[in-house]
Amino acid sequence: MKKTKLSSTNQVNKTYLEDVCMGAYALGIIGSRWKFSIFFYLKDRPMRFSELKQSVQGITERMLALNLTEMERDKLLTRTVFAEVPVRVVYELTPIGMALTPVWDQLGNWGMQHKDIVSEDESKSM
Amino acid sequence: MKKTKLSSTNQVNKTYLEDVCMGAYALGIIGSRWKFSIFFYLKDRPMRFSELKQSVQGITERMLALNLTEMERDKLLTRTVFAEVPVRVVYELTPIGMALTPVWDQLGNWGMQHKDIVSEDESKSM
DNA sequence: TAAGGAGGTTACAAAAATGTAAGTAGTATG
DNA sequence: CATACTACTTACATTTTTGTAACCTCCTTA
Repeated sequence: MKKTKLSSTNQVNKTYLEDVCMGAYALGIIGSRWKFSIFFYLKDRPMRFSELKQSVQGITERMLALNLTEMERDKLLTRTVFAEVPVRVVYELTPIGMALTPVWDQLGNWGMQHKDIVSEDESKSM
Repeated sequence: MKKTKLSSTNQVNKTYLEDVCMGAYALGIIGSRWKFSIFFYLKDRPMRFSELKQSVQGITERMLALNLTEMERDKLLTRTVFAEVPVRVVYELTPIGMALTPVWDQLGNWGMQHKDIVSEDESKSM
């Protein structure tokens, strides 16, 4: 799927870190640009490709397809094809994908705290 | 600090997502390669540059300095210079930096669950 | 004067992630 | 046969991240 150069120092470092450190491993799976947004919509209900395309503001078909493929490979979601005409493809979170909910929540809470602190500091220094 | 092209679609998308979505915002701050490792060592005690360099397997001076600068800018840690000879520079997590501990923990736990599921599936299919 | 340690910085190169635009496959309907 | 629809895929360009290696500064001690 990917054309990664396995021998690059970059890749060796990445693999090593993800091997010794579960946090790095998790980030390797969920850390890319659009995955949070895709997850955000799918957690409420299964959705088809075109629905996601419309929901996830600014995403291109290429990035959506790419991320969905990776998420399927990583077992965050399942892909079901309904042989209708035109074809209907539905994406749905798996249990381990759903299990991300509290993780995302906590990450978001920390983000909010952080944003508050940073903006307080900024207003003080004015 | 960064030479980002603010007008690039890439940057516009990133900014937009981090604006509407606290999870993406948090990932923008903690999501890069070495930050987890740096955090991992600093959470136990303040450390100096050379100690971190030795502890964080495989990191180069450049990447260490770069990440520490970003983490200081983002208020995850403080940098204290002791005017000794040779100079001693100590990095220490801030409260909001420390507040990442449960976030990393949960992320790591999810990672472990995920790894288990994936390796189960692999052994089944053999 | 030279060498050495701590803590970097700089210019450059390689690799990876993201974006753009056009094309594809299968099936139906006019 | 042409068009339309969904769900992609492909070739290519741009942007960003990460790595390599050499250099720098401030002191101090030999």
